[in-house]
Amino acid sequence: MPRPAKVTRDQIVAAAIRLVDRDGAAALTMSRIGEELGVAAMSLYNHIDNKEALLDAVAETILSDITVPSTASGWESIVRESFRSVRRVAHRHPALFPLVLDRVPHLLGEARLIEAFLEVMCAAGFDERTALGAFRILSDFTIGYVLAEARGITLEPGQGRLQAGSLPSESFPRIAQVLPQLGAEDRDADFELGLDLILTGLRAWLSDRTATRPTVD
Amino acid sequence: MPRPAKVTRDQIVAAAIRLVDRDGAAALTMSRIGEELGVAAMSLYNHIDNKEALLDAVAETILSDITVPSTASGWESIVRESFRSVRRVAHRHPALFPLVLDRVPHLLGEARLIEAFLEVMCAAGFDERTALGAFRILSDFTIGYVLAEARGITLEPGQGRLQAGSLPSESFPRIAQVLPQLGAEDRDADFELGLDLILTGLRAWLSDRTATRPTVD
DNA sequence: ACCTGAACACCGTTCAAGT
DNA sequence: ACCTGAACACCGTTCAAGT
Repeated sequence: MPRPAKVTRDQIVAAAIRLVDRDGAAALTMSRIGEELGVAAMSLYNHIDNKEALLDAVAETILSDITVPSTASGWESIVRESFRSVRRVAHRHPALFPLVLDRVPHLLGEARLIEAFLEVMCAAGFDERTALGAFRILSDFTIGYVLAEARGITLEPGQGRLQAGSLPSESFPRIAQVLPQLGAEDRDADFELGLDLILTGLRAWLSDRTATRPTVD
Repeated sequence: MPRPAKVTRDQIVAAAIRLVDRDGAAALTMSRIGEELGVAAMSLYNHIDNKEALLDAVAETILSDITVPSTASGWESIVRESFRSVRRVAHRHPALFPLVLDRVPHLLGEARLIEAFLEVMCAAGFDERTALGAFRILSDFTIGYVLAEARGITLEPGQGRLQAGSLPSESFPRIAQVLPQLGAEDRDADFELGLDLILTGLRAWLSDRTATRPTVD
């Protein structure tokens, strides 16, 4: 005789995200999720295979929050906005994002993002191989940057993660000189600067190639 | 009455590294380390505070393998070689590197690397603030890249991490087109291209500034 | 069809007892 | 000064028994 389900798969995924956002990555436990939903831990296995599969589902959900703007305003701003979107999503789920990244390589959502990126870049005149290289560089830069932010940066306004006493300014004169200058805006500025450097390089690559081999066919 | 120690702190750190290199990150367990050294798990607590402290020690050891070349050949090749060294170390310990990264922000070794980088860049004519921005961009790019390699890249020569069947080429035409072109060398090439793009941008920044404000004092 | 108590093999860590 | 058996509070997961 069938029985009405007390929880659904979607509720489990949502509870997992809520839990990590609220209590940190260490709180992501089958029992804690159950507690969150008024159900015993073992009940979750009626709806998901195991914890790994749950993390995949969580990761797909987070990935789907990344937005690629509609193809209006040229490849550079589409690309720039896309990676800003990655960073925005990471900021929304700082504790969760590192867990998501572990799952990304085998997710379908990632393939969708790559396909969309290649589409934009090829339309702009890049060949597939170069476009993929550009994707790796831009996304790995973004991921590294965002991960550093999520983890807590070494040198930050104030004093950063290194304990105040542990950095004798006579052994670290340059660091002692930058530290007081740092403001919170600098994290945004450095990310944008990184995107700029890479995009400028790609722009140069493109104008070189369209100069030597002017738009055939 | 004193008793000769069966293990030392250094042996514990070495065993931990060996273990992860051989059996993967999941094998890093107090009991497995004890087993490796012929000692019960609890004995380790006579030499280290807890597992977190052990991971810090492991991370410091790995960090110290990163080499910054002697100041011979100009800032660009010093910088390039330094980040190549990071990647080399990561390749030597693929399973361990993600764990190390979690610890990096509060390690003294990281501060030493930053200080050395700032030194090189300031000698080349950068101000401290810009030099720190450059460090963030270069190191976060490198870390993101190397992490993607350690985790397994989505699109790789062969088929990559996505299961063969799961990528219908009619929904992913661009990906279907690049995949067969990819060779193993492309991972090196894309990393070097990323360094090139960033370094080219920094070079441009430097020549702009020395042009407008020619080497005073 | 879904829930759960009991059980299993594993964690990290503490502490008292040993040498 | 160092090692360890027993114990504790936690993991993820399975399975048989319940509705």
